[in-house]
Amino acid sequence: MALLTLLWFNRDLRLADNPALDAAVARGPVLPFFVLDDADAGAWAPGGASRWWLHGALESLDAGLRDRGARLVLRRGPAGEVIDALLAQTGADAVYWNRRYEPWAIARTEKIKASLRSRGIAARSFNAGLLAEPGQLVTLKGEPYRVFTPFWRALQAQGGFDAQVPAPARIHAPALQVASDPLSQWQLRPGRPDWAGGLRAHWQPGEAPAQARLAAFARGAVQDYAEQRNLPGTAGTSRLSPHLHFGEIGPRQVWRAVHAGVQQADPDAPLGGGAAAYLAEIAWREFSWHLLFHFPRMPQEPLRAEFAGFPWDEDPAALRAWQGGRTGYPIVDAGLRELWHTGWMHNRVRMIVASFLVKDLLLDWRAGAAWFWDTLVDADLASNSASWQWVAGCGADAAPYFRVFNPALQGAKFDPSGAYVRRWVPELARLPDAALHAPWEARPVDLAAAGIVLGRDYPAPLVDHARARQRALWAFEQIRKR
DNA sequence: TTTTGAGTTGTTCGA
DNA sequence: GTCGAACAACTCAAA
Repeated sequence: MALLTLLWFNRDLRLADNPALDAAVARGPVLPFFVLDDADAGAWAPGGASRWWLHGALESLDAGLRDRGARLVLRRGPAGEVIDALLAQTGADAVYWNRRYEPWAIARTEKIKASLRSRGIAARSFNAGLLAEPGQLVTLKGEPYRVFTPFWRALQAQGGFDAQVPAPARIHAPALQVASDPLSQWQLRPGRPDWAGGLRAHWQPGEAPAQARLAAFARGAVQDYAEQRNLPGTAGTSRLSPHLHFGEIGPRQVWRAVHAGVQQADPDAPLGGGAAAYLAEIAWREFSWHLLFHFPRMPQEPLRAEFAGFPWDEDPAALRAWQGGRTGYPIVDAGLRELWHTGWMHNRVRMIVASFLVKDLLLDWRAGAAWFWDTLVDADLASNSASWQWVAGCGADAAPYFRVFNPALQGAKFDPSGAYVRRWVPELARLPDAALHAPWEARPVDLAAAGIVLGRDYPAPLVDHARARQRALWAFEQIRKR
């Protein structure tokens, strides 16, 4: 019997730097497949924006496979059942895949692996998605790191992230007709109403666009990343997050490109401030996965137990105002509207809107995380959960409780020209810079000249920040006293 | 075992 | 207007 390897595109939707694909191709004929596995993922099935991206990622992956003589088989259902059906239909004797690390995914693949091996099927998994896999980096006492900086030092000390396999030039496909769902049947993209216009205008899913974006960033903006990354009105960040989330590009490729890009002049020169700051962000992604692995309840429960009984407010109207970008705080509203329109939000603004939800509105961080989960094209279980907990003060290495972002101050500091707010909150566009980030303090003459009546054309502030800050400090102090 | 140094991203107040 | 201190201890990691 001819050897045939089923290649499960479990997450890393790319052809280059894909060790499972490389090993499968080296072995002989390969049948690549993808499983839409909502039942396996349960509450953490991808949200609306992620599904939109997934459609494009799969289209692009299939096109790349066809260029190399194969095609992507699409199946829906629990992954274990899909794999069993494919084995029965093809007589394959091996299943290869790259690992993923959501708690539900780990539990699932443990079962699948055991089941395959008990039947004499070769089951092999590989690391494609992380520089260092969870469990690889531990403290001298053998415990998981809970503080970022020591984790980052250990990660750098490990090194060796340059080794990558290239995309296979050709894939030997089996001479079999294997049924595949039509992608359109999965309805990953919205019908009516079509809310994805902004996503289409801002993003191009796929491996080639991801590579292009990385190459441009590593040659250019990364140099000034340390300063420019904080300005949401400029293009100072990499915007690689959705590509990384879907594995259209991997962190090892990012690592190598950033090192190569900044070392052209002098290969021995240390990394510049921009490159170092950027790779630290890549390391935060690693740290988040590391935390999720060791603390699998992280998406549902605060890491710091004393927060379990925190008296979060219940205020559906306030939550809706926040979601819709109608809080009356321009930088907050701009961020949430950018998110709704493009499926993405600038990182600096993510912190501002998160601080506003958790500290100004005293709403549960899980409500914010759920909204991000549904609306972000880069929604990532580890980063999303870890970052929301960090802002809320209940996570590992968390923000001190007294750190409460002042939206007007943050706006003036990081969007001084108002370019970001004017773009996403156009009803305020004609206000002078000095009044833009705090319209409730604007002179009546400026409001009149801009044609704005607060409460009619733009909301009055949902809460008074100074008072809300006092309330948050008091509430968080109660936790601390316990 | 004990000690020591350090810890992503901020704001406000008063001199 | 600028600048440093206060905010509050606590936990983590490593020597």
